[in-house]
Amino acid sequence: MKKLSIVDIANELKVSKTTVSFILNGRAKEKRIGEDLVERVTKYVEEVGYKPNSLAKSLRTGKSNTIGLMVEDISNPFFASIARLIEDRAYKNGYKIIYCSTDNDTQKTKELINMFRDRHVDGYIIAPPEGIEDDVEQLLKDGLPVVMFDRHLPKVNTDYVEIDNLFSTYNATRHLIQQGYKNIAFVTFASSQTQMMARVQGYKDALKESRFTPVVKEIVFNQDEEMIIKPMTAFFKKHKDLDAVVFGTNHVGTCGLKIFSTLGVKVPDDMAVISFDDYDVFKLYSPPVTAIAQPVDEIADNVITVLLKKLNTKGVSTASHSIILKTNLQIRGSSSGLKD
Amino acid sequence: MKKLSIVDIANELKVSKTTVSFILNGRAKEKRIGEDLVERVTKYVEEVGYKPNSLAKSLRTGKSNTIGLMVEDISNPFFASIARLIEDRAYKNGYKIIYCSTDNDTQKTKELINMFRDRHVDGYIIAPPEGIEDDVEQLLKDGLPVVMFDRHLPKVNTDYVEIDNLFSTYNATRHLIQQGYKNIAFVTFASSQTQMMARVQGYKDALKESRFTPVVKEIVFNQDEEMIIKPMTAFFKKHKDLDAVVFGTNHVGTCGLKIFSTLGVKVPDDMAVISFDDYDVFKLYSPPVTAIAQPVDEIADNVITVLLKKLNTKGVSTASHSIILKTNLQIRGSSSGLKD
DNA sequence: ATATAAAAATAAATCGATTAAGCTACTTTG
DNA sequence: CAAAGTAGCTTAATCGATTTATTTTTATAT
Repeated sequence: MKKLSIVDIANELKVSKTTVSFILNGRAKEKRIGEDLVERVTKYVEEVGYKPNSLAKSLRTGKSNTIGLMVEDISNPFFASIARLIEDRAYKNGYKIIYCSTDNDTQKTKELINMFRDRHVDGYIIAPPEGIEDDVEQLLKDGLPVVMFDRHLPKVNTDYVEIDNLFSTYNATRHLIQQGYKNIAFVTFASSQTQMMARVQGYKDALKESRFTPVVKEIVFNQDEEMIIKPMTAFFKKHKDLDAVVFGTNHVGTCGLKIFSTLGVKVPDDMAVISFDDYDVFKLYSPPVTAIAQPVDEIADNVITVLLKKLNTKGVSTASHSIILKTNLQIRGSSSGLKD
Repeated sequence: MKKLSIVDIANELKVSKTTVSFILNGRAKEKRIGEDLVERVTKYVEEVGYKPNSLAKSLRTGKSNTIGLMVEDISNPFFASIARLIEDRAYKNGYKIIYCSTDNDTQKTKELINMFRDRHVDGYIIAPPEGIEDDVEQLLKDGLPVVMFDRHLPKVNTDYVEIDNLFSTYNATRHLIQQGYKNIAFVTFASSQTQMMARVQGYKDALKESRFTPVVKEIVFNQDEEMIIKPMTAFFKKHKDLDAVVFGTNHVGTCGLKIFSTLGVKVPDDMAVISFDDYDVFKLYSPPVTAIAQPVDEIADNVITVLLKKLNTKGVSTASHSIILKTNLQIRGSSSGLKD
């Protein structure tokens, strides 16, 4: 018993496939097809469990009911959570997700965009690396909806959902200063993406306000964690005077904790720590680590809402919107209890 | 400038699209097409950056160059890592991944399988919930390659990649016993999937061997973590005599640590802990928590290798293979240094 | 009774590829 | 020199849907 096609249905019912197609696409009324026929076709289709071949459908209509999701790295808890939430809402709205990890690699991302185009995805959700401005511009020019998140491309006028990065680190750093810390470093991955620039700036602003000198260490990202640990270890060994550090991402923060553990640096007694992105590692550390929690649900929610809206108002180019969400500084004391 | 089709190429070069197609598919020699023409076409295609429409291609050939990946929950670090590794190797081999989270929900999984079929994915990678035996059977009957991992369906004869679950918990439990612990519980999510049954059994075997009585607590899974914490807290409050616990998954282990933190139970002084699945939370806990590390890379590697092999030997039904990998008990002492 | 409009259904083109089968012109061969 | 072979392309069918244009049937008005 091979797969049924619309022709099989039409033949079996002695009607034309056109009729079947109209009925199946809810255009029966519009095309004034007799109620009894509609009934008969609907029933039979239900009975034999016929499903239209979506490839053929996509080929003809140009719509694939698929959304392309490009994150930095799907194995990063932050992106994994967002992907999960987006996935759920996409499926509920009849869309499937094709995802991929860009690794912040411009060339790879360009190829992936081409791959997505090739597969005729209806919409794009991208946490963009730099250097893909032209490609995104082209997508927009071709009328394809694009929503960015976590960061955006300043030169490209498109919708994006972000958090208030600058205020987040500013606020976190001020928190440390108010607690009496005086030698506060900012450690993060080397990146000139918008979110990271803002995070560094927020830190610097806070220090400037109190007339401290900023100490920023940028680590070059590497798949191999050893290559992150090494330079960071060297940095901390060199700057013995530090009494606090703000980490720019969960990953770099986690590496930092590993290093402190190895070096026997006590957190927060020897070194106060605040990391961007909150997750179990920080919550369970003892004592738990203060973290800048991103509103993951809200981010995912906004991203998919904006995209779905664009998908449904095809052609009508609504002015692009940028949504900036607030983060939540999860202050965790030196008590061993979980505050969260 | 809209997208070029093969007809555009053919017209422009004044050849038939058949010729272009043959050349593009590397069948020029076979179809004895003149070298100069091949040259001319290749060059022009390169020049204008023509890419065949993959939907049309898939419709005609029946191949979509897509692999469907169904995990329990993409936001779980274990599955996220595996997904990431599989993704990488799939892309390298010209395959794209469509993924989804099953939530171990039978009905949802059935629908997702249908969705995948509908999209003509070439191969399936599934961490299967129970109850989808018939659906998988049908896939196999229709000649579609399926590889399972993390667990398998005993009634279905298909390839799968797993770890030695029984020995893993047996070994971990014995380790605790040898350390002198006498009241060891096993806490996990309620599940009758193969991997979980084996994990429980391994624990029981070890206890039986030493004539201890097993204490197994099965928590009903819930999206809302509160609903996991609550019954588990009740369990630990009730069993004050426990001095050690083996957790069946990373998620349940993490919840356990949160509870101990709340209750002020010191790990491992008041309660020794070993959890299945290793990740940063366990490594960074102080003192770090002993964990049963799954060979994530190997699992992903084997899964994709087996699947690619099946995809390349289409039709030739090779006997199905089961691959059982070894886990690694990461023993972490009470020293504060990272052993890992 | 006939022209006209409305209702109901269909034929055929199309989306963009692949591929079996066929055609033409030239070269071999007996 | 005619028959057979082969090199080099092309024609047309096909995959499975959607959709435009068209036809057939029935109802209504004149």
